[in-house]
Amino acid sequence: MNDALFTLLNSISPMSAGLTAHLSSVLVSREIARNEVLLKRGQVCSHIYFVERGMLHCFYERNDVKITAWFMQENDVIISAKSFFLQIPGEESIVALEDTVVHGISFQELQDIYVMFPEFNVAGRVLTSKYYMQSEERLYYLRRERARDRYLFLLNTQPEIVRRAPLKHIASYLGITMETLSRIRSSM
Amino acid sequence: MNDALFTLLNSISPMSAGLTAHLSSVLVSREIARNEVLLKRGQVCSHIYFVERGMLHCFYERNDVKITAWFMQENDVIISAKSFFLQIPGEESIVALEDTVVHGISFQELQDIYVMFPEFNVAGRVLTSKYYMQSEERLYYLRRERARDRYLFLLNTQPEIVRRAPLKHIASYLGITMETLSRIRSSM
DNA sequence: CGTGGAAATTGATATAAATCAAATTCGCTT
DNA sequence: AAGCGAATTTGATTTATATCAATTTCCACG
Repeated sequence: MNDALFTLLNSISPMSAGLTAHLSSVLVSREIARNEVLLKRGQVCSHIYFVERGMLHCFYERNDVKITAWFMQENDVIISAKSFFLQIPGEESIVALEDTVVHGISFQELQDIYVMFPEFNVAGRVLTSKYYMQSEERLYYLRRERARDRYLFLLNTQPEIVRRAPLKHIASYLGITMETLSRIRSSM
Repeated sequence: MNDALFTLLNSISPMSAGLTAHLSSVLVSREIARNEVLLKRGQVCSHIYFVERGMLHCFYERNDVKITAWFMQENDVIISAKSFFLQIPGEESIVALEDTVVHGISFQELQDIYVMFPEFNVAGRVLTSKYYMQSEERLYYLRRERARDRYLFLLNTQPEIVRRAPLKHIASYLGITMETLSRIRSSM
């Protein structure tokens, strides 16, 4: 039932039977209904989750406007980065955009695994670098491109997001207003 | 002479004598004069460097305009992320903005260290997460703030950059034109 | 030192996108 | 299936910032 997660982890660095068994024993599955909150602003992001099915977004607020920081879907590993790594309260909230199933472990359990199974640091390092690269890529086009080109880039690189997420969240993710995105769409 | 680097690494995860000795033996120091190129667009970022002294910036081009992706200075570990992690040619160049001294090792040497000294994966993981958080933070204010507020944020969080880097590079880093940044400055 | 080219400033104008304001469509819930 | 609130679209206007165009200032180098 956690096949996808174990497939992912084994593809990064094959896991010993002991590590596999231990990880299985501490993983907790959780169903999150559409619009349900997984992490609320002001809380510490205490868990790291693997998305089995569904989609979520992470956002923060300016004035009363929600700005989406990312969308994550099947096969993604999700955290509110700063809050999780530093175990401090964060500005970000995480909410499911569809009915979602995740498997998670706590920060402390993860640290324990890093100590008990040092080879697991490889997976931690590789997955962190994956999301780091994604983050840099987003910066790249936010600084560089016009609204229309940012949308086209998203359409090319992550068509799933465009298909599944509401327009207003896509707009804030691209750093533009929903009116502008609506006009971009109708002009295509 | 590599004190700062070893201090940093030991603060993340104390290093064994064997690891310390091995790392010392493979580290290569390099002086880079102001305006000298450390990595050129189209090349594979083959090395990871620790900055002992000086400052560099990483940039890419659109049309003929250079866009700064980051500034790095003393105590930073630098790579062109995607090019280094995937060992593929990248769009980014890295150039010294001051006379600079770095200590570096190759991608392959780093992989060897991860295998020979698994505990070094901890340092890799922690440093990657550090720069990942920085990248997310940059995204945060690029999406959310106006030109003036982005500049103020930079001034608050990384005053060294503002003091040491040329205005035109700071402007592109903030995703604005140098004329706009110049006007923001004169209005303060 | 003095000078030539790069960097920064300043001004005038253009424009992409934001904002404000309805109107319309969509999609739940009963 | 109807109705209601949320999401999206459309329109009019404003605004922040880009762009184009000269100066002026700053340094690096002879």
